Parts: sequence; C-alpha cells; structure tokens
Amino acid sequence: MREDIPPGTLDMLILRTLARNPDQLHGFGIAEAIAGNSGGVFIVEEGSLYPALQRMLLQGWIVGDWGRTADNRRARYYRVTPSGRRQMDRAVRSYGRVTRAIAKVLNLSPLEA
Amino acid sequence: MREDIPPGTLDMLILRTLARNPDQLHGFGIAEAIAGNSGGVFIVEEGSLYPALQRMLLQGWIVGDWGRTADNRRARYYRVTPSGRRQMDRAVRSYGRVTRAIAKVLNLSPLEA
DNA sequence: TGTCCGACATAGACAGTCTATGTTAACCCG
DNA sequence: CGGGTTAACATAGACTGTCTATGTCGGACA
Repeated sequence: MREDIPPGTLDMLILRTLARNPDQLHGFGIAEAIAGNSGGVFIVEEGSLYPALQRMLLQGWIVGDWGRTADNRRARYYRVTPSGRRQMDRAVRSYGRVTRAIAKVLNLSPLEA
Repeated sequence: MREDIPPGTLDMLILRTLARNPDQLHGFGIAEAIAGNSGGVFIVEEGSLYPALQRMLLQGWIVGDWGRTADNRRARYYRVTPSGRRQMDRAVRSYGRVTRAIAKVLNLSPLEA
C-alpha cells in the first residue's frame, strides 16, 4: 500500500540512495530506486523530486553533471559531496532519535511497531 | 536532544497518550505526558496542541468535558471515542508501513535505525 | 511527419508544526 | 487587599515540504 513520504525525510532518502549507487543515478533513476527499495510504498512525485534536488544543489550536498542515458537521452547525474555525506549522517541520527521517541510514546512492542 | 514532532504524527501521539491514561488528562496534561514519555525529545508547543485537539474534536475522535484540576483551575478533560480508537489503529499501522519502508531505503540494520 | 515517452522543471494548493501573542482566573505573598 | 505569577486554553501568521497539475524539450520509432 502506498504512503506519502513524510515531510522532511525526502532529502535523507535521496542522499542515502545516491550513496548506495555512486555515479550511476540521474533524477528519474533516483525516483525509481526509492520506489523499488521501499517495496513500492513510496512513489516520489516529480514535483517533490526536482525541488528537493535543487535545494540540495544549493546547499552543496550534491553535485550534478549532464550526461546521456543508455538510450541517448539527456539527463543529470548526481553524486554526494563530503558535506552531503555529513548531512546524511546527521539526518539519519536525528531520524533515529525521532522514531525511538515516537516508539516510547506509543509504547508498543517492537513487533507491533 | 530535542526534536520537532514530524508533521502528521501529533494526532497519533495524542490519541495513544489518551488511550494510555483514560479519563485523566486535560490539554496541558497531554503535553506533559508526551514530553515525559518521549524522554524530553518532544516538546508539544501549545500552538500545535490546541489546533490538533480542535481538529480531533471536529473529526469526532475525542470528546472533551470541562472540569477542575487538583488546584481548582478550569480545564478540559479528553477521552477517545470508538471512532478515535479506530483512527489510532489506522495511524499506527500506517506509521509502521512508513518506517519500515524508510528503513529499507536507508538499508540500515535495525540497531542502526 | 507525427506520436509517444523519458527526463527535467515550475507554479500553486495544501497540511501541519512552530513562534508569538493574547485572555482568563486562581493562587501566593507582602 | 492588591499585584505578580502561573496554569490552562486559544488564535494568528510564518514557514517548510510534499503533492497535483501543467509545461517543455528532444530522441525514438512507426
């Protein structure tokens, strides 16, 4: 079943996806990878994806180079900068604190969560 | 370390907190309980709390009765309706799907998450 | 030549939390 | 008895980020 991507998590998902596939992914490919890795739960809409990439370029977390896909279409290939990797680590740690705090408030066993 | 409450999760946290403390909590008490149960990670701001309670009253997920606190101040005591309990279950299940999907994309072991 | 589609991009809607401010009334202390 | 403090409720507006909807461009292929 599909779920919306929680506000604030998309940048982290993109950074981690790029880190898992160095020098291989353009924008469209990132969306496909996230959809696949999430088991189809997350569909990254283009209206979310491209603004996120723009933000992250401005922040210096990623850089993009224009290139060509296998079937000769123009596309922008992204990679994570050192600053982006630090941001990814920060985001993952923060996300962990949040989920642990929510689990405590919900007071559910790990299996129920 | 303090964290913002992720958009979309506050209603679930309030419902679960009320379910854990039937017939005992007014608005302020809910905020204190969430702060306490989260280990101080979440501080529920009043500007988030009261609009959330209003939404949930309108939805019929909770009902509130005016009463008096131990030191004789007026306060509104809330409890969860059957519809609210169903909503809570839906929200918890949805939240579980989301966190599992994020964990897959992050590709971290449960301990790292 | 014309349609389709991959890929990038932007505008505006919308939802929910935060900051900031305001109100009421009980309590405490001098 | 009067003034400050605080509990408790409440609202307005800023802000952020995702979503829907729409648009563009160019390569492939019939």
